[in-house]
Amino acid sequence: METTTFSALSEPNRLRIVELLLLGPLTVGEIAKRLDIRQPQASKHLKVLLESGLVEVEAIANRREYRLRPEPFRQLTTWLASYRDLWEERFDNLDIYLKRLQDQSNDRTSEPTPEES
Amino acid sequence: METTTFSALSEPNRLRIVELLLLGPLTVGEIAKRLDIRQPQASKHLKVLLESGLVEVEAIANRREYRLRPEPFRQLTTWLASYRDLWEERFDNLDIYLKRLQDQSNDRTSEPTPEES
DNA sequence: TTTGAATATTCCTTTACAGGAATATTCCAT
DNA sequence: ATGGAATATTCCTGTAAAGGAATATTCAAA
Repeated sequence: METTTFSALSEPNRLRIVELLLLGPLTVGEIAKRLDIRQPQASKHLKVLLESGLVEVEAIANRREYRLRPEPFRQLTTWLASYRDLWEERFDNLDIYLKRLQDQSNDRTSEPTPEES
Repeated sequence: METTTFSALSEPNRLRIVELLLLGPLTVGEIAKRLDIRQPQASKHLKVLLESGLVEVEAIANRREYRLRPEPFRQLTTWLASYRDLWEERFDNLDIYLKRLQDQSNDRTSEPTPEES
C-alpha cells in the first residue's frame, strides 16, 4: 500500500475536498467557496490530491474541473480487505483461545491469587 | 472520518508496523528488529499509533505487546463504502454519457484537426 | 538491593508542509 | 490587442514531525 494516499487524506481540508467531490466534479472556485478557504490554498491542496492520483482535472476554458479517480479507492479497498477478519472481530480459534488464557493470567496477577480448583 | 487515522498511516514505518501486526501481536523489540529501525523510533511510532487508536498495548513484565484494534478499520471500511459506486466505476448513466462525450472532444483537440492552421 | 533487559522519554537538529499575501498565467469576450 | 475572471505559482513564516543520541524508567531475577 502506498503511503501517499494516506498522506494526501491526512490533511483535513483535503479530506473535505474528497468528500465534496464524491457528490460530483467541482471547479476550484466552487471548492474554495464551499470549504471557506482561499483560492490559492484550494489550488495547492488540489495539486497534492492530483499528484497522489486521488483526483484528475479537466480544463474547461479558464476553469479546471476536478473529479475523483476510482483507482486509489480500489487500492484502499483491497488493502482494507486484508484486515477484514480483524475488524469483523473474527479471529481464528487459536487466537481467541490464547487471548482468553492471557486474560485469565492478567486477572490472576492483579488479584490475591486464590488457587484455582 | 477522522484524519488522525490517515495521519497515523501516512508514515511509511508506521504503515509497516500495522502490516506487521496484522500477523499477530508483537513486542517493541521484535518490531524494531523486523523493521530494522532503532528501538526509540519504534516506541515513538507506536505511541502515535496508540494515540490514534490503531493499536493497543498489554504490559507483560517489562515488555509491551502491541496489537491492532478493530475499530479504526471498521470506520475506514464504513467510510470507504460511500465511495463504492466510484471505485466500482458504477456511475449513473448520465455521468457515463457525459464522460464519453468529453473523451471524444479530448481526442479531437489532441489530433491534427484538418480545419485548423 | 543490585543488575541487566526492555521500553519510554527528552533534547537536538533538520526537513516538510500549511497558510497568508502577492504575483504570474491562461482564457474568453469585447 | 485588452481587460477581467479563474486558476496556478512563488515567497515568506511558523510549526509539526522524524531520526539520532543520550538518558530515564520499569521489571524480574539473583
